[in-house]
Amino acid sequence: MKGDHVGTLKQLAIMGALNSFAEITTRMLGESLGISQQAASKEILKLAEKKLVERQIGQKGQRLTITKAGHEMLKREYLEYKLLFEPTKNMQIHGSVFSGLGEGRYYISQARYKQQFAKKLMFAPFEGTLNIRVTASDMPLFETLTFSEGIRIDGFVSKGRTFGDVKCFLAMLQGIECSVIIPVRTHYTDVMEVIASRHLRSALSLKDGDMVELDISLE
Amino acid sequence: MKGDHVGTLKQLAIMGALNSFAEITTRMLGESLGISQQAASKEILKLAEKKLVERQIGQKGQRLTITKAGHEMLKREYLEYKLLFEPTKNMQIHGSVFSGLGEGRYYISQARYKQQFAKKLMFAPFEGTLNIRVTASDMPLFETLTFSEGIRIDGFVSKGRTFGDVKCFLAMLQGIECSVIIPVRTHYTDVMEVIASRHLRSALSLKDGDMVELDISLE
DNA sequence: ATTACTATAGTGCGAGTAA
DNA sequence: TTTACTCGCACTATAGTAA
Repeated sequence: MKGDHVGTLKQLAIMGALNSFAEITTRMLGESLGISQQAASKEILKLAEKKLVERQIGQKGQRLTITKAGHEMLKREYLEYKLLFEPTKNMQIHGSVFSGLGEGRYYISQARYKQQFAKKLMFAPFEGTLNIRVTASDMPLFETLTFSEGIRIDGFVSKGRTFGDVKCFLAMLQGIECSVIIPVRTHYTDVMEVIASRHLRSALSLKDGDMVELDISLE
Repeated sequence: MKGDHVGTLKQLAIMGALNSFAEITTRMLGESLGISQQAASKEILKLAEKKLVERQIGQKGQRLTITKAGHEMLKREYLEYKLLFEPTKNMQIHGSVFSGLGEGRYYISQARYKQQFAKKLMFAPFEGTLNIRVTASDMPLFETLTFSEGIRIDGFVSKGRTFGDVKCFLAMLQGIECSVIIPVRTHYTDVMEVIASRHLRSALSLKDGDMVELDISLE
């Protein structure tokens, strides 16, 4: 409400500024939004200031494109609507196994996390995570997890280091009960981290590059 | 831009007012939107005045639900986003054949329409339309046609009667080239009208109640 | 044509507060 | 606790206009 702007940004996207530069005059934009040319001009200036759009100004007009930040804002908006109108209880996400750097193991081996996993997930996880790189076509689905509640695991501070809140989604991987872990304050990623009571990689004889399907429950 | 309100409406939907009454205080709403309790109160009053939400006021709080008009506004918003982020070239829509009242035939037999059909669709339509009632599960897909460009057929006035702009989408029905016709200023409907160079009903031996799949191109 | 400045009119927000 | 009023201030839109 405070600063709307998302409506303007959406209109610019509709006018073709989502994936490339589009020639959009302040008059056109104003008409589309039902505001004056002057107000549209200011809207664009504000969006540019917030680095949501990038401008190329010519003699007779300007070319606009939506930045990565702007794209993410619109995507976020879209996913919120999607969750409203197309709620799902389960989703299947595909991806390929790969080897991480072991940060996952470090995180989940923290006592404060482990206690909560055991209590809230009904299984004590093996100390290690299975990294899955989500298939591009399943990214929209994966991203909706960002807006779903999940099972909340509280963060904490230990030895001066902050461990943030994370959320879990119960899932099944080739018949084994497991859980997807997602930081609450997440950045864009195509990496899905999975924990289970067993070492998934050896239990399922998985090796790097293997494709897997995860059946995720949103409760 | 003029009156935002869609952002507030979306928030109310997220808070559970989409499909039933939800207990939402002005304070809660204000916090969610990052505005004051007072401003939230005014937002709700405005939405109620515009008949986008319905209120039930109690002693200590209120119950809110989003009206049909509000629901449609949000749906519209959602479909616009969907078109941005999940563009499609083709869609399959299912439905059942039924007999209309012959209004379709009356409309498309107008000379001014016929001329344009012949020129822009590359086939001169048979004077009659095949009515298809879209399956409920395909309605979301069908509704996105509302926001797609299509092939524009200009409206006109004839004998004091107004024939509005319509748009066409090329399609295939059981191997026969045809076209879906949609009025540009459309109201909510689950009826799809199809024209072709032949009488589809007899060419395909269709009778009322038959299920058909239409493959529609959005260019 | 454009974009965008200035000045003015209008709208909206929030603090205080009543019911 | 609620909702929602008034009022003052700030922000925002538009008209006019410059570049």
